[in-house]
Amino acid sequence: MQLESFFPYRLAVAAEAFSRQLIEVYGRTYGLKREEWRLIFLLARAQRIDSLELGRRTTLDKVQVSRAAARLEEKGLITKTTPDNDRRLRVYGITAEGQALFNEILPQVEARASEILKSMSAEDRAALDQGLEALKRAVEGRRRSRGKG
Amino acid sequence: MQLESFFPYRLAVAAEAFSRQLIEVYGRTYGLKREEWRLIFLLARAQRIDSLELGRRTTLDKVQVSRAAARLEEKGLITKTTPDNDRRLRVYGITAEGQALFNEILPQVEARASEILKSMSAEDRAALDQGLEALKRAVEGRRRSRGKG
DNA sequence: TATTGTTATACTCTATAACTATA
DNA sequence: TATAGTTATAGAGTATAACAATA
Repeated sequence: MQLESFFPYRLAVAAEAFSRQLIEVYGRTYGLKREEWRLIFLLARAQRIDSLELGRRTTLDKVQVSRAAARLEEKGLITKTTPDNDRRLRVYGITAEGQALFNEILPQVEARASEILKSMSAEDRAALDQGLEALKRAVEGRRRSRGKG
Repeated sequence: MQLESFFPYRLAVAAEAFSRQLIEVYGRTYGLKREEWRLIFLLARAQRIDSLELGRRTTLDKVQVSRAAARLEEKGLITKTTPDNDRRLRVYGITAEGQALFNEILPQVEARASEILKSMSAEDRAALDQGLEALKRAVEGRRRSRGKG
């Protein structure tokens, strides 16, 4: 077996290369880290999300959520409040500024992603989508033993 | 658009989760880092590879190759010599110990990978393979502007 | 006592530059 | 002057534990 043909290796290399293309857009151009981008991404649609839901809807643990949110709040892109019904939690919202930034960035990120995906045939894109969805389920199945903190 | 349905996000999450499964095998059990594993993987087949070829056949830059090789040599898993025809280069070889370790690890890594892939239908696996190959070409195409050091 | 968020710490990884040896 | 490997340094990312607040 060749390393280059070893499936997990190919997957990791392609995913990392793809990721870099996008980080270059929202990171180099707008100074956002990957975790911050993910939070903004979720908040831009939902408007308000509590801390538990944020953890569930990303692969971020509570430490990462806490830190990314702190940075975003500092930048004035999101708001953070403590709900009265359970004061251990936090409820995050997006500011007008945050929403505006997201509206500006998203098309650029999508454009960069499209640039790559469009250079594939429609058939290959469909295959990738189908395969990836199946892989997601397969990996999730194998993951049940581990916790996430 | 939902973050969870955003293709690059799904790709990154699945690839990372898959990677972790394998690192757990060669890392937690045998104390190898990802770069070390890649070098061993290549050397186990080729027996001898020079430093330039190692860089070309992985995504590792010269710093990563140099450090991973230094650690592997320290562990007695590979050898390092300086060829007389160009003394700027290095030629790496694998020791009997390194080969034995690889022979022991590879089936376990493959087993773990299979465990995940086998839980997918043959059709989904084929789709994933096809899609990933196409994505690799697409990402490589977009990458020509950047250098790798 | 358990859960949640925050802070602290150490460890790994990555990127970059400086340095040495060789061509 | 250019190329290659090594070493050094800083920055980003990740993992873990300790801590404080709340349930």
